[in-house]
Amino acid sequence: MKRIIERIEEEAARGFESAGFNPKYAKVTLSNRPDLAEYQCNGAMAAKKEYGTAPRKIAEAVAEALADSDVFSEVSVAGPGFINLKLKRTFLSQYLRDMGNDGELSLNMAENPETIIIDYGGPNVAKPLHVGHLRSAIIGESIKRMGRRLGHKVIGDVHLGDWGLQMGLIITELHERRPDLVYFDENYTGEYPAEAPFTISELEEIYPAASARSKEDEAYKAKALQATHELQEGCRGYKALWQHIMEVSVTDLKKNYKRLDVEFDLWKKESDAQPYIPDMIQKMKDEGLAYEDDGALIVDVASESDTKTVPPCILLKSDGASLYTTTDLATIVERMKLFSPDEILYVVDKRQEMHFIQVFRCARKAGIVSDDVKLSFLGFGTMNGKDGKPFKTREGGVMRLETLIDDIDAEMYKKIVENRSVRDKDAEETAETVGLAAIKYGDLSNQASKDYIFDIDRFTSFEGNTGPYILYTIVRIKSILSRYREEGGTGNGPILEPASDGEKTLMLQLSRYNEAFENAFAERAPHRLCAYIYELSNDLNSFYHETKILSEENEEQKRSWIALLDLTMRVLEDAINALGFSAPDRM
RNA sequence: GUGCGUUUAGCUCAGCUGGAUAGAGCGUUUGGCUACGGACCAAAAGGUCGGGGGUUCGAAUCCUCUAACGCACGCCA
Repeated sequence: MKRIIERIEEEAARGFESAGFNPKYAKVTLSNRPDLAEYQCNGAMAAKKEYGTAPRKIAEAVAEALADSDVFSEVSVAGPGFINLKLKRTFLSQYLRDMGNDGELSLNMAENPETIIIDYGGPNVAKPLHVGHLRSAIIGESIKRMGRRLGHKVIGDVHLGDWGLQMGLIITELHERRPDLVYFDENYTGEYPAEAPFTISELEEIYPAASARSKEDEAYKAKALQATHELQEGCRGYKALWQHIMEVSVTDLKKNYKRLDVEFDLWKKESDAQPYIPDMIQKMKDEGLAYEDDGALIVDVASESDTKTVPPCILLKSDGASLYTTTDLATIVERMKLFSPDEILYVVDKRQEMHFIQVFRCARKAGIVSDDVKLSFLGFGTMNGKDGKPFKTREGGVMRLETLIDDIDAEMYKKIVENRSVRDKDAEETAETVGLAAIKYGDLSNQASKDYIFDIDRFTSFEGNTGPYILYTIVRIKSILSRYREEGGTGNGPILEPASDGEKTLMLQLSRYNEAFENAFAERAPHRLCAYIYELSNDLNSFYHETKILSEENEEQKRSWIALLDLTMRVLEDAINALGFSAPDRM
C-alpha cells in the first residue's frame, strides 16, 4: 500500500505543477509544529534559487492551487514560506480503512525479494554465552524477522567458533589434567568412547583457565598453538575430542537461544569452511594476490584512497595454520556456493570492523563475491553496567547470559505477583514473556552502534519507554476487545472520521506504519521501529483515556472505535513480533 | 602516533539525512481514582546541543580547528 506521505507528496506536487513550479520541490515532511498542521512542505524556500521569486509568493501560489484538494482540508503559508498541510478527515479515515483491509497491514512486500544471510550469534563453543552475545542475538534476530516480514528470504546463521585457538587451548588443558585419556594416545587405533569425558560446566571452567594460563606461560601457549594446528590437520584423537566438545556445547547453546526466542536456520561453524580453504588459497596464489611475507601468506588489501593504513589479510600464519580471516573468507566461498545470496550481513561487535573491512576487500579482490553481492557489517556497541563500564557480575566476573535472564525473570515475577491480576500458575510464564520483552526492547530501542547502559531496574519498569509498557498497551486493548465480545459485540465497523484530536493523532500515527517499518529495515535500525511503537502506544493510551468506548451509545461510532483499537493492536503485535518478542493475554 | 566513534536536560536516550519554539522517559513538583485495566493520563520546572570558527535565507545536523572519553591498528577471535 502506498505510504501516506507519498500520497501527500503527490498531491503537493500537483499543486507545485499547476502553479507553474517544478514538482520536485514538493518534498513533504512531518510537521515540526503539530499545533499548526500535520505535514509541511519547505520546497518554496528551496525553489527560490531557481525562480528568483520570494518563497512566500511561491508558497502562496501553491496553496491556492491546492485549495480544491481532496487530500488537504487546509493549506496555509507561514513564516518565510513554510507550507502547512492539514489532512482531510475523510482522506485519513479512508486510508485507515484500506489499511485495515490490507492483509499486510499496509506494509509493502519486496518487489524483488533478496536472499540475505545474517551472521549473528558467533558464540565460541565451550564458552558459556555471556552478555556480550546478547546484543548480536537480539539485533540479528530482529533484522532477520523484519526482512522476512517484508518478503525477503533471510537466512540466519549462528556461525559457531569451533576451529580457532580456543580449541587448542581446551585440548591442551585437558591433556595436562588427564594425560591418560585415550584421545592423547598416538598409538590408539580403536573406536573412541561415545560419551564425552566432561560436562558442560567442566568445559566452561576449562576454557577460561586455559586462556588465562596461556597468557603467562609461553611454552603452554606454544603447545596450544600446536594442538590447534594438529586439530586442523586432522589428528584423530583431537578430532574426536572436538566432536565431544561440539555436542556438549551445541546442546547447551540451543537451550539458551531458545530462551531468547532466537532461532537460527543454520548451525554452521568455522570448521565447515575448512574444505574450501586449500582451493581458495591456491587460486589466490595463482592469481598473484597472495604472497609470502615474514613466513606468513598475506594479501594486500590497502587502497590508495585510504585515509588510514589497512593492514594486509593474513591467510596462513608462518606455522601454516589458518586464522579467523581465512575461515571467514572460506565461509563466504561456502555461502556463495550453497545459497548465492544477494547480501551477507554480519551483526558483530563494532570493534571487529577493521577485520571485516579486510575480509570484504579480500573477498572482492579474489573474486569470491561479485560486485553485485553486498557485504555489510552492522557493528554494535558494548553493553555497559550502570557505572558505564562493561557489564560484570557483582564479583567482577563475566555475567552469564543465563544468570542475567534469571535475574530479569525473577524481578518481573515479583512485580507481576504484586499486581496479582494474573493467576499464580500463569505468573511464571508471563514473567518470562514480559522479561524477554524488557531485555530485548531495552537493547533494541537504542541505536545499535552505540554503547548502552543495561539497567535492570529501568528495563523492567512498566513505565516510560520500556518493553513492558508496550505490552501493557497491547494487553489493555485485548482486554477491552474481549469485554466487547462478552457484551455481545461482533465485528468491526468501518473506521469513521476522527471525532477528537486525540483520535486523529492516533490515526495519523497508524497511517505511518509502513513508512516506519520499511525505513527501519532499510536502515537496519530496529530502534526506529521501537520509537514508532512507543509513540503509537502513547497515542493509543491518550485516546483511550479520553474516550469511553464500550459505553458509547452510537453503535456505528462504537464499532468504528473497536475497529481502530483492533487495528492498533494488530500493528503493535506485528511490530513486536518483528522485533522478536510477544505479548501475553494478561499481565 | 594514525584512524574511527562518542559528547544533546540532574540521569538514560531520540532527533526521520539543513527548517519554525531542540523532543521523550526516569527523577522532581502538581492535578486526575464512580478503574471499558491508575502498570494509566494531564501539566510544570529543567538546555549557550563539549568548545571556537566557517558555509547560507536557516545548522544539534554540512566543513574546519580543538578538548575529553572510548575503540581499533600483521601472524588472537
